[in-house]
Amino acid sequence: MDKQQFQQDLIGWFQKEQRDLPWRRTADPYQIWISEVMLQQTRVDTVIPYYKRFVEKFPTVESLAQAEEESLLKLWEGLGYYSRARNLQAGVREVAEQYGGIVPSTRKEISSLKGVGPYTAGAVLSIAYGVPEHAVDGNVMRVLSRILLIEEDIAKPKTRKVFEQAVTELISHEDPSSFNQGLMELGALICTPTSPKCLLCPVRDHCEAFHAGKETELPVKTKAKKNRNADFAMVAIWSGNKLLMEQRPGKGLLAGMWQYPMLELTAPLEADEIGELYAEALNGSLSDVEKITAFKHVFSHLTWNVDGYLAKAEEFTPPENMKWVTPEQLENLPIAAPVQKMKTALEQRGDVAK
DNA sequence: AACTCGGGGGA
DNA sequence: TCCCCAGAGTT
Repeated sequence: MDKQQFQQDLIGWFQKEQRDLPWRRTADPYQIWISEVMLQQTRVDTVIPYYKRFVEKFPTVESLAQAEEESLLKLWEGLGYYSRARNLQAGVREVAEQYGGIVPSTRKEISSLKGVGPYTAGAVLSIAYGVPEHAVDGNVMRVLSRILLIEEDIAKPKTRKVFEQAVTELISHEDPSSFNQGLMELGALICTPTSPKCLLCPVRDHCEAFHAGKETELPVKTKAKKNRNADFAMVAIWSGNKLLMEQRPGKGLLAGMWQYPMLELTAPLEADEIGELYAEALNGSLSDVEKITAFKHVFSHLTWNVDGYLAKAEEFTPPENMKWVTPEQLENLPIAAPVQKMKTALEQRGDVAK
């Protein structure tokens, strides 16, 4: 491996072929940090609109530090992994209070911020500050497993260290940003998981896997185990022009997000039985219970099978984690994708109010 | 080291 | 279907 030549080929290609992405138009470490958090386990095309809205509404450390959690989650709605948003704000508040609003530029300091792990630390340091630090994500492991013919299982946690060491040895000290981004851009555009475009690859000559004809056998990755199932009833309960909404607990799946009141079902039930079940849980009675939809929502580790119902009630004092809202107020509550599916079913049915 | 945590796009 | 995505926190 001619390290010098590899760096030059990679960086030269990146500077010529890189995509025009919103976060590549800023040098602000705060905004680059935002992009890196959003990009965790999330595709570029998905992130773009979220990133634009986010930096428009919260352009500075101060603005995000002062934001209400509900408006923060509303901006994050649909992007998933909602703890990222809360951790980001916690980290930003630390920067505001402990670092005078300046994102720190050493690995030790930036890694101490909430939500900033080994990858994000290296990404912000190299891209925003030009520090030659490794930033190893899934792309980098795939690309380097091929280039260096590394056959260790990339699903194992400790394997990441092997790649961090490799990057530390290979990284350009003249342009760490282009080097790290070049590896990731190569993974996204050329050195893809299936059918890599080796004939278009700018570093093909340096690639041991291509040389050995093993590019499709790498990386080695053991399979993830499959997920569980759970059944739920979700009921839109109207009282006059108000809907009953429930906030999920502050920890765990979809923490803090809002939903139509849900109950986990241990056995399949009829519509009239749903009414009794909720009456017990809510300490208020339902009428006109009607099933309006059924759908499945797949999370990475779990699948929800949801039956959606419509019902009426006399307004009653709800439990602590619930409140009555008008349709207008509902628009300001952060809801996750499965709840959005129910909301869409309601709207398409035409039962907007009453 | 294993598990949790979202959602969507592409093969 | 299954994979995988610019991963991090918790246990």
